Amino acid sequence: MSGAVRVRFAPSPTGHLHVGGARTALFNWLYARHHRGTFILRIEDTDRSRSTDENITAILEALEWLGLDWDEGPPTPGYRQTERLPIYRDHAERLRATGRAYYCDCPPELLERERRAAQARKETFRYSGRCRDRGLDTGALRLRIPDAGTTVVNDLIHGPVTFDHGGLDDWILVRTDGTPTYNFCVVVDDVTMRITHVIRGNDHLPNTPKQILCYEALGYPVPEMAHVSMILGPDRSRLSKRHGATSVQAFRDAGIPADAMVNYLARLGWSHGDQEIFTREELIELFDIKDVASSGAVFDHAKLEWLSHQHIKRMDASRLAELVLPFFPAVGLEPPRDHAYVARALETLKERGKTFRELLQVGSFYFERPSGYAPEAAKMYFTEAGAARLAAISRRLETLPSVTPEALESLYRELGEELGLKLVDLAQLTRLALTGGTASPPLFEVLAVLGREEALARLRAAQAWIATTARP
RNA sequence: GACCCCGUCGUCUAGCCUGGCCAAGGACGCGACCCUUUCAAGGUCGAGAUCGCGGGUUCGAAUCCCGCCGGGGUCACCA
Repeated sequence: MSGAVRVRFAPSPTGHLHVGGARTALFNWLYARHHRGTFILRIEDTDRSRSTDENITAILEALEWLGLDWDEGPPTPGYRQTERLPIYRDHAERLRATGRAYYCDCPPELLERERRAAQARKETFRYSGRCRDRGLDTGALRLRIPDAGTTVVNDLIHGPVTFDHGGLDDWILVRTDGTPTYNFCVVVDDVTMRITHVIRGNDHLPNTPKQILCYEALGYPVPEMAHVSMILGPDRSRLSKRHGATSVQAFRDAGIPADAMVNYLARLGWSHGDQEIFTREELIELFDIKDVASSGAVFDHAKLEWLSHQHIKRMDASRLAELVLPFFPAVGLEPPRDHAYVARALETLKERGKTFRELLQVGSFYFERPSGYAPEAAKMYFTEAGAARLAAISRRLETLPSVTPEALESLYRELGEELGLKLVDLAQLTRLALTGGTASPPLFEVLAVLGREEALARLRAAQAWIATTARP
């Protein structure tokens, strides 16, 4: 198929996967999936000093967690720039042979002086071209750029962007030591991997005319270009660590569902009418790069958490239990063995926690007995009268035929009537005994989930606590 | 500094191409009320944008044109 879409995400492994990078990866992935094309992952590791295998692993893990699976890329060899050096060499040689590139041996000090001079004249630095026609056969290899004219980037998001050649210089393709530069590698890689659409960060837009000229020098067609805007911090500068957590991993560890993260990242800059909540399938179905906004977007934690909550609420309890399981140790709880129990507990917790972590924090009492009681509430409810009421509740609970929320509610309503008490008083009293606090999911559901035995044990423990602590 | 991008409620955005349906719609957040065994969730209502500013074109401009201002990004033998 000649029209098949081929896109790529090309992170440089100099750190963890940043949310901005994740969004770029997502847009590429969505575009590929929407068009039934190919999503390629390529590692730009030519900066050996800052690239590490640990970072590569972390990036791959983050992409896997987000569910952005790639059709081509690691661990298959050939998708790391350091493995592709001969390819760059061949292309460099072709450009040199055709005269589109030439060697330059200008010493760095000289260039530095010229750069400063240009700045003093308030101009963009542009290499003088001194070595253009010296016919050197060593040094740094530079691309010959036409003196006059313009190059226009036909961006899918920004529309046509015109650059004057006067502002472009004969940039370096290959360094004196023989290593290729990033801009050259990108072009050669995109060409040889037959990339049809380059979707990348806005920060690359100024490099694009140089690259287009390189494509042309090589005699290759220029792929479609789409420059996605940057993700901003609250101060509207590019989002960075100084704005707080920015690595995808941090959001995973905070207990944000991957689907919610994907939903949020997609909505940051892209929209489809008034819809806010999207499943992965809907995103694939509806996404189009043309609908991506051209302006920068501030990262909003509150909205991410809201979306996280929305996704959690819609999640099947059993699936939710699976995803929550790894978070037990993180909140200091023993991971339970009974999956069905966790699912039942979670079903009552869904509305009350925005992240997996919060779910467990809010519902920790399901997994451990209260280690104490909220002091203010204990003062109010854990009185001698309270103890008597707990005893009465216990007696009835012991003989309740089936511990269902409905049966429990009748039990409480009847008892309340007999004792001349409002439901809320008995409920709060019990809640305190069962959970140690005054806020929880609906009491009768909590009771039903905990089960008769566990509930009775906690009611007994509360009575004992009152006996030893409360004053007459 | 030069070049490039961007500029609608605090934030994400719809609308802009194909002027009038926009005295600008939705969402997050915020406030109030309702519901209610607590906490949430949910529902209803509300505050919140003279569409960066100034000119122009037009019967009519958020939408078209020009100028300006503000913010950001890029300017390496880094990626």
